Amino acid sequence: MPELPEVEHAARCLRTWLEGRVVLKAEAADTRIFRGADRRAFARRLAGRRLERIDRRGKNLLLSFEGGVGVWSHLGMTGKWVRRAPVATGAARERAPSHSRARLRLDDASVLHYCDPRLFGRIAVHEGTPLAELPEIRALGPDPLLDGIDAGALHDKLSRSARPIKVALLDQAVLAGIGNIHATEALFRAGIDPRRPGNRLDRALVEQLALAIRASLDHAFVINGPGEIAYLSEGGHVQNDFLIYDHAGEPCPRCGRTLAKMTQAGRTIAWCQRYQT
DNA sequence: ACGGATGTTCGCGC
DNA sequence: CGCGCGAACATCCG
Repeated sequence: MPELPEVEHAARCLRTWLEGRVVLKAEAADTRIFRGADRRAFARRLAGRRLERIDRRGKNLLLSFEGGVGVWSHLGMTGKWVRRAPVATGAARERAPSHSRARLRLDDASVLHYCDPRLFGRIAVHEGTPLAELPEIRALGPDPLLDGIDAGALHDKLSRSARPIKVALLDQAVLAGIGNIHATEALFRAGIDPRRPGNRLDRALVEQLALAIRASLDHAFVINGPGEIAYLSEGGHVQNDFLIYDHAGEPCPRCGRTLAKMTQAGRTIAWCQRYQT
């Protein structure tokens, strides 16, 4: 599920659910979502703690609890946080959502489940160090929503490597939060051939690309109105409202030519061989 | 039934 | 050292 807009949506949901709440109990199944001692730390260090704040950097969720305990959550490919509302007294106990890998029982009797069928996500627990200062967070490039996209800075960064622009856009150190969908969409919107070396985009074209990235991300938020993302709805249905992502073989929305498909860095991309140059 | 999927990391070869 | 490639992870969906 998760690129920047979905993770932003998850952050907003978690803020609503966890605002002012205290964790009564934290539980975690033994999966590779947790590495090293993180599973035990998750279960042991969170009980009794009140949420302080939730931040998002790129695709990373940062949950800060009082007492300097932080939970870092990355959704991988199929991770999501799901809330189970309190069950009425006497009512049948609600079934846990499928693939629940970790749970936070809160003081309003709700339960937040971290669900992740493919186990590509990660959860880690940190004490003492503010999450934003972790090396993996510091290594992230600017976040398009939090920091905006500075075309000059992006041009500088892209000029340092000849790798294809599509590959550069997937690098979280270039921009934090762009994934395969929005890289595909933004390159189409900007009319750029995904194979073009990043260091051969001139400043004006990078400006165009920056606007295209922003437009592509904004579109995901606009689908269902402000703050709502259709394909993240509770029912879990995916609304494919993308211009060309997953539309290879269909006509280009701009010129009608059949959209091509290729693989770069192990990821597939749809693109228009006439319109993107 | 088979192929591919929104992400990241690691090992290998050049 | 840098880069590119493929595999790996585990499950679901069309």
